[in-house]
Amino acid sequence: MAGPLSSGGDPVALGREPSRVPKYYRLKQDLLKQLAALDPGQALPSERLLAAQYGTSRTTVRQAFHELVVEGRLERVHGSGTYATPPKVAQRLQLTSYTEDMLAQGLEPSSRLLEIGTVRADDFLAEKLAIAPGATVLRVERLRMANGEPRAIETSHLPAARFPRLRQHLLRIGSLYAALAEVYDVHLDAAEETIETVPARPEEAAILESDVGLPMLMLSRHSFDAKGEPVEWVRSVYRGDRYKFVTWLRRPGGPDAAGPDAAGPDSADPRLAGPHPPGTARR
Amino acid sequence: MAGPLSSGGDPVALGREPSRVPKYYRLKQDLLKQLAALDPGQALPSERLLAAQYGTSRTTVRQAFHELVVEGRLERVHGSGTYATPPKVAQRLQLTSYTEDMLAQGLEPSSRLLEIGTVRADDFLAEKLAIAPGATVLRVERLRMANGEPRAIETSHLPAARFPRLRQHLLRIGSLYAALAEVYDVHLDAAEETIETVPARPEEAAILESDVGLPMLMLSRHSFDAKGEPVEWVRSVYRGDRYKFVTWLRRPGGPDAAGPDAAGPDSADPRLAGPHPPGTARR
DNA sequence: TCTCCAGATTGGTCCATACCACTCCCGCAG
DNA sequence: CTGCGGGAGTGGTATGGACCAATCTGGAGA
Repeated sequence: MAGPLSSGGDPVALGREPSRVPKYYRLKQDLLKQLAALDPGQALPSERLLAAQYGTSRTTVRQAFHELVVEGRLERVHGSGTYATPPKVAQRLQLTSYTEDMLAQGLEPSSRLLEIGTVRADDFLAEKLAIAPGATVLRVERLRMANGEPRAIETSHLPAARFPRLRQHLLRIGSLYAALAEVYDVHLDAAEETIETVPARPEEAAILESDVGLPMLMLSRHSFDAKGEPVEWVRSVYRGDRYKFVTWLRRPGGPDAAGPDAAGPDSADPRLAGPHPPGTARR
Repeated sequence: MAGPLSSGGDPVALGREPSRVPKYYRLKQDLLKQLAALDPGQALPSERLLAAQYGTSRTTVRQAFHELVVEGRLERVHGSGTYATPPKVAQRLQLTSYTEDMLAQGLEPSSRLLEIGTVRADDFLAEKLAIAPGATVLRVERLRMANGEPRAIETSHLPAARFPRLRQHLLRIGSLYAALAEVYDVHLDAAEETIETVPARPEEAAILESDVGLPMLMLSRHSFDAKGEPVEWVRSVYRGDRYKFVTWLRRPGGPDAAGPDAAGPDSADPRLAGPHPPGTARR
């Protein structure tokens, strides 16, 4: 087939204007168009080949690729090639256990315990957990998966003094929230969540099968029980090129809940995992 | 050592191990330590000087700088230099008008109308606004500012047929939500918000005084009125290196609202607005 | 004293090259 | 048929150089 990207031959022009738009950006736009015709998993030409085709350097191609990776449109596999990717997956923000959460979305949840142990509270953790600096904190680091795919690295911190032997109970029960409820009769009531972008650290990149420096979505959760006492502080890292967060807002003085799943005016929206971001109007 | 960063002289070693950690990453860690001693606004040595000091290439220094910029620790100014930056600012997610929102945080809100006009609905917008593809949509693009600093680019889309002459009313009243309430008696009741990272487009970068390709936080809001009918679809872009989002979650079956401002167990958290607005943080 | 321009300095883009690490696949040996 | 090696190809890191564009500075000129 005269595939748009596989055609060898003459160098492709990128528009002659000595425009203020960098060459790598024009290349990116060009690739974006051709990418629309590819199915997820299909490979693009190699960096070297594209550089030759467009009469540019590999550096420039790599810069264009980089942005497309950040956008979640491309995936680069060391030693193998560069591939089109499926659209981002929506992750709901709700105060439930990971297991419930995934099941509610029809996914098969699983976890892998990466590390569990105690650390001493620094000033930040001490303030978040309402304990003294230097006090013992239980630290649980888990890899969260859905349908076998790594989804996030979740690191929970809880005050050790308040939850004696939590480590054992957690290992026995499996679910942290279940352990808190069953053993200590502590139920999470509210949480403050913070969302920001951070570049992937080397360990995170390795575990999440991403690359160092790529933008991640970091979600920090500060949870409280019914009495308003802090229970945990959690740091979760999601691949920014694969996931997006979704939450419901209600009018401040609103009549009542209308929870996330309840009567969402658009509840059966297939777009939660839907097509790529719409520009705004035309495409 | 004397001046951590300004000391000229011998090349600095970055640890000899032929470790698997890239050189630019070790350089970044090194810079991060020294950065801790700098106040926001203070300059770092030039790329060329650092390259010489560390016995590396400018490319490597730039790669380390890039990640620090993504992390919000550095700011690069073309022709001038590279500077330490203040911490990220928290932006609350709540279903109120921008003006109310900023005032509640003790900031002085302002807006600049970038563009206003109509477009035809593509499939995506048609579905979001529950209109036919091709129908007319009012598109309002505004630059949101706080204390004179650009904060976000907000692009709202509303069905033109449902809100006749909204353009004029908006220009007269100023606030979109106020216009909806006063003129059409439409009050936003709930919204679904989606948060993801996207690389900055050239126009966005220029307006937000950032750089092309840097990770932005994109917030899409799909708003509904009390009857559950869609009212608007909004796309907002924030600088990912400057802002983070904060929201409250309640237990699904929870007793009741306990709105964000209400009984926040930790309401006086100074981190919410970062150290910047000194005396402004009270309400 | 003030204004303006020219040069020095800084970051932004782009190139050509080199080598490494990883993957894939083909062919050979068992 | 299976297992394994090795080569070819791919992306990842790093170098050094060149030129452009924005900024800053200091001196000449008004």
